[in-house]
Amino acid sequence: MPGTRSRILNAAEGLFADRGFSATSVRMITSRAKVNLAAMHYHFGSKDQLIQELFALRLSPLNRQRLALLDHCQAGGGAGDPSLEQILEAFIRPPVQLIRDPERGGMRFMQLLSRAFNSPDGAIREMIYGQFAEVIERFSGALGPRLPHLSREEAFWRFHFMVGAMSHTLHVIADWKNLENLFTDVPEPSQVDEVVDRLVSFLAAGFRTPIPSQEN
Amino acid sequence: MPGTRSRILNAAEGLFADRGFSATSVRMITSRAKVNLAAMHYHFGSKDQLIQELFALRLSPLNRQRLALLDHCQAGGGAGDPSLEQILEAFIRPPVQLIRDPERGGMRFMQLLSRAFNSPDGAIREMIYGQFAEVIERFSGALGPRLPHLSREEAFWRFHFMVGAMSHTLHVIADWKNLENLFTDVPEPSQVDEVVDRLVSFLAAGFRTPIPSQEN
DNA sequence: GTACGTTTAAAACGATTGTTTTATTTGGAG
DNA sequence: CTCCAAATAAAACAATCGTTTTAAACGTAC
Repeated sequence: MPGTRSRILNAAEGLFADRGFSATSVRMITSRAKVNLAAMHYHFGSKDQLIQELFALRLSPLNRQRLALLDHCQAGGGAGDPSLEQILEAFIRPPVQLIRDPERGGMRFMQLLSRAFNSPDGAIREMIYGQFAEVIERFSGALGPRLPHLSREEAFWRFHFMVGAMSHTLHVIADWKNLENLFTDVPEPSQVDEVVDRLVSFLAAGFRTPIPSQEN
Repeated sequence: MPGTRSRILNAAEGLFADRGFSATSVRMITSRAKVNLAAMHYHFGSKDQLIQELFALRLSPLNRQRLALLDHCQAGGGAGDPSLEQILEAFIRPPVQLIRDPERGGMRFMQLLSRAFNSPDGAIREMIYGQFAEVIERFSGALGPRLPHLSREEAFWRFHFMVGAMSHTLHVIADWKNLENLFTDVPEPSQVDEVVDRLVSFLAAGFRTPIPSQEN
């Protein structure tokens, strides 16, 4: 049986993913973790600090992997390197892999991350964005030279189109079971790696298309 | 001064958008609406029913407009009609217009809708999806003939890529003020109609690109 | 006028919240 | 053994929650 600390983190992750932050009480967490109520405040100080520690624990490996992939495909040094597809893949593949790896939180953490992004609590959102700041900086810097046909504004929006398509896709994969209750005609769960390829080619085509004519 | 009922709905919309559902108490709502606590249960029965009524009131005009636009561009009857771009625009323009129309909730309601989509409360999500079921049915039916080069699976995923890009973009527009605190280099707020054009051409290029080669 | 739907005021309901405290026990290191 | 961090048990804290109730005041239509 794992230590008290990690049992609390594990129970909290599952409950937060299922029910959200404010709807999950400390008593639910300690009860599922089979741990005394006071143990949570002993180890983490408060519910908020527990949430913070949980995300730092999960997000820093994810973003380290993204940056490592970007470093690797930038190391070639050729004039056309890295390709647009390589950059997109360095951004998209790590979270898709994370979804399949229960050791790093798997689908459960991805649901939780999706919740945190849309959390009403400004402090949570700020902390999440803070964890991604460096990645956003590096990747928009890397994308720039691959998009010489785009103005800064156009590149800004297309970057957000990409983030939206990716995060919603991750949400769909992680929430597949709930999806089946809501839609008809849902295909069998694909190999998630296939979805990376689909997403990369869809987005690359979008990035490459010329700027729409402004009719005003 | 508007009636008690609409004052409650209005106050609830703002508070739910700012702080989420579970973090907004009935007492906050009635206090902001300058209305007695009991008045809320008198008119709506419960907090949950208030939420339900709020969404039905806002979403049914939005989706009626989407379907009307789709009807209109399908009425031509030509062989190539409607174009992929026309379908995408019928889907994307109504919510973007809604964002600019305070009478229909404006940015506030769009924030609220974004929250509801990612709500931990399964009942809320189901109710929201229910409001969109007909629209999803009609639009994926209309998109099919425009995408003969795609398998059913590929079309399914690309549809979700579109939904993700659109909903995240709406979220960015509606949450612009918070965004400025979190990112550097945020451009001036564009005309939102420009964003529709940008999004439509980005997505149309994505939809038209051939299926990526499967290397397994 | 009476009647009725609306609204207010105020209090109370039981339940749950995050957090703190106090006392007690466990278990391994020096 | 002693010492100390880790953990438990149990109770209490003040606060807030959604909801209900009872009573009294409105306003308007008949």
